[in-house]
Amino acid sequence: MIDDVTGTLTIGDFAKATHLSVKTLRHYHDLGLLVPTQIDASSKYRRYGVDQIQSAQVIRRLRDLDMPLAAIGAVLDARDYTTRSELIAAHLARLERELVETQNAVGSLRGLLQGASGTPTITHRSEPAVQAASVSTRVARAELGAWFYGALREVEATLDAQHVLPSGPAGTIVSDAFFADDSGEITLFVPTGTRVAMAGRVEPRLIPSIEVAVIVHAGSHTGIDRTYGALAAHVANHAVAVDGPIRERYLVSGSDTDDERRWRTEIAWPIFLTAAS
Amino acid sequence: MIDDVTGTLTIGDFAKATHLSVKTLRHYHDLGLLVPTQIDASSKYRRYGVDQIQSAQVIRRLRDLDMPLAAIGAVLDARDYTTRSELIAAHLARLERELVETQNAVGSLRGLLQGASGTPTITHRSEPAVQAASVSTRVARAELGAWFYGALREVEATLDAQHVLPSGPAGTIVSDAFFADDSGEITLFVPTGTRVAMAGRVEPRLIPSIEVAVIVHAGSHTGIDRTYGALAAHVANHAVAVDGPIRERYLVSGSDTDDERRWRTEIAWPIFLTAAS
DNA sequence: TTGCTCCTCACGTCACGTGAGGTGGC
DNA sequence: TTGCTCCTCACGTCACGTGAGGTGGC
Repeated sequence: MIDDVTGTLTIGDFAKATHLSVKTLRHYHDLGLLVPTQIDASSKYRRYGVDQIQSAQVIRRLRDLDMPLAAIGAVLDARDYTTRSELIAAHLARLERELVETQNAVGSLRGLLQGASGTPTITHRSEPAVQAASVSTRVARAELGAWFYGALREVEATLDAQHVLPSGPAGTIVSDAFFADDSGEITLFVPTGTRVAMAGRVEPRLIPSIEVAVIVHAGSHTGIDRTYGALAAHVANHAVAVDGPIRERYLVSGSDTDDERRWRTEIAWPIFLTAAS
Repeated sequence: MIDDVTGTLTIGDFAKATHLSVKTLRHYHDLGLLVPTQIDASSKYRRYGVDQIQSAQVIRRLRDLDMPLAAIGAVLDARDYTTRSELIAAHLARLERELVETQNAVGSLRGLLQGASGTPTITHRSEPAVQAASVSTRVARAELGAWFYGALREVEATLDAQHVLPSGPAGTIVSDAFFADDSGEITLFVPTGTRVAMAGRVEPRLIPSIEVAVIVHAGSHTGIDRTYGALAAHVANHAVAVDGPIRERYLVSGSDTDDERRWRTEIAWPIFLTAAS
């Protein structure tokens, strides 16, 4: 019942007013996200103020946009208008990125169902050792994109400052743990003729020689697992696999063009080179 | 390691080939979604066939599209091509509906943050009893839209068959339980001058008289909670609330126009009419 | 032989939903 | 007084992730 004197609502009426279920309201109370203005000492009955309807509506909107409750708490706690707007804008930007990925996934699914788009060429070769400027960290798959461009820019700035020119496209060395656990060490490197000096996260590193089976993936990284699959199948059937981390090399990437369809990524899987190959 | 004789991969290599984590692959095995072709009797080591890479990729794509694992299982188990395509198309249609709702939520959030769009007019009045054709069921909030149009079409078809004309716009009577639990009894009714005969789910029903505070909500139902909030606040401050279910009446709805901005929904909250009102 | 890879429990996470069993308010 | 509304646990759901503690394979 609505109490006409205090202007407060029972949890049931507040549920009607906000379209949040009673269970959900109790949950938000437990978390301290939306605390009723009044709680009866003996009966523990909750009473919500009319002025709390607005907060409840903001929570509902943000939940409709899949914002986590912790983030919503931050939005509500933010004193100033600017901080609030920034938090919400950041979330909307994230939603837009997810939308692009969803659209890519739909396209890629369509491709998968319509059958293979011709087996891409796989070659075997020996990679020589090379000096490089590198950044190496443990990275989770979810943060891979942000990490990659951050690290790449840092390496490029370091080379610039030391007046060193890259001697080839950037690449990464991806630990097995990254694939096994969706989180593991990744080394980003940019080949250089000479040995660079350390600066920030950037260190000089000799990328060791290795024998590999290589394939080139065309387009956005959303569909790159298909190319990995083709390479793995080839190695299982036509080569002697050996232990060692996968390498990628970014022949054409976001540094070169915003048109993802033009991207070219080389994937190298360690093998034991034989005469047959 | 990849076994060149049998063409099978260890779980670690299969993870590399498919970009699914080892934990995820074990989870899919537990559920029977993706069972390794071979399991060592003593060591329990899993071995995946090269031909399983494709299935894994389909699973990954569908998970990227947030399809539940049970639904993915149904897609994989479907023998014929047509059934598969239908299941996937149905999921894509659901994604599109969610996208529309997300866009609506963004717009509605923007409105909330920019402040109230003027308090809509709230009036008090007495509703007379009326004969109606009705459908009444327990409905969950998630299936409300589908249920509403299904029930409305059934009532309209019944009136058509009995040569009865509606005497006013359709409405619903929404139990308190629906708001409290996001699931409860809802009665859809179309007022008729005369008493109709029963047919299918449709039954005749006398909608009782009631005294209410009413407000009209303009636009899509995504933002209707804001209008509910305004009405609840008004009742708390300016009226004597009484127990009884909320009613909605669809003055302009999806039956009239596809342009959601033109929709008009009347919401009636039970009160005790006084001289002051 | 060493160090990695693999194994199986058991429990945690997130945002609630689902009862069970009991009490308060009109 | 009756029947609804409200209360608090405790556990379930979904799709995994996170250790712990132990074994197998090159």
